[in-house]
Amino acid sequence: MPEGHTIHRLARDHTRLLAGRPLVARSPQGRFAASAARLDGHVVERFEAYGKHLFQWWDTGEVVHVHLGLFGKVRVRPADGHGVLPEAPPSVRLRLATDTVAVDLTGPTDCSLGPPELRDRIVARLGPDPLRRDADPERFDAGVARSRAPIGALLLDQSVVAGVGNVYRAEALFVCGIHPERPGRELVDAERAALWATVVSMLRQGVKDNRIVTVDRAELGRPRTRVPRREATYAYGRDHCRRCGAAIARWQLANRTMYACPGCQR
DNA sequence: AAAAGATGGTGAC
DNA sequence: TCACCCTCTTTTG
Repeated sequence: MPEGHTIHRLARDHTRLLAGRPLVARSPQGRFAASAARLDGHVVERFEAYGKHLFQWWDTGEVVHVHLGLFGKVRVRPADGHGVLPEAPPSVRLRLATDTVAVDLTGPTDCSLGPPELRDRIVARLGPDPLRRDADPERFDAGVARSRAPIGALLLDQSVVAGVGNVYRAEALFVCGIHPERPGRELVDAERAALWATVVSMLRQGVKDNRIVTVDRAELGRPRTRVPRREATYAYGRDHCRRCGAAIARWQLANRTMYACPGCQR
């Protein structure tokens, strides 16, 4: 689930479901229990997404930082017909609840409470987030143009661009026709510009769909039918290129599995 | 039943 | 570069 689009979608959904009213805060799993007790009964004034990081601005003046990592998930559990919320499974690190809905967080890499400076320290390490209005594409441009690291590694580097993960890196490079092993500094201006524009539009689409679909709408069979995961990408997770049918190459790049089409990406 | 893997990241060397 | 953390699902035997 979690690349940047997931986090922005969570911020939006949580604002609607939870913001501005007193919340019940619990940590059945236990690791956030002391903090949850402090926050119980308080109000989240604002949910903020930055790259893959989610921040809750509480009325206590403190901030909760949530990072889903690879395994983290958020589940929304509405109350039943009698207004009773389902019991939280024991693995739930943090439950925030109103009278009508519970939002359960499991498996996050990080869930911690701290001062606003905590948020600033984290954001200071991040490159521009294509989903934020305040994103500066020139920072991305500079980060890529200066580096001899492969572009496939740079797209995963959160200090170069914040919010792109393994699926979007493969798909953005595919759409732009760029081979993942090319050093960043060898890309030409037009290629860097195309990459930025591509991640912006892919991530935006991801927020809308609440899932990753990188294949052009026009190439999807019937737009209303649900696209199976395997058909939602050009190269990622596939055996054969969705566009030309060639065997997809798959190897480790920056500790993750890279997928690329040898024909479509020179 | 066990193992492998997954859309992520850190810290130690 | 590697070990490791977090949880759950899918694949393998």
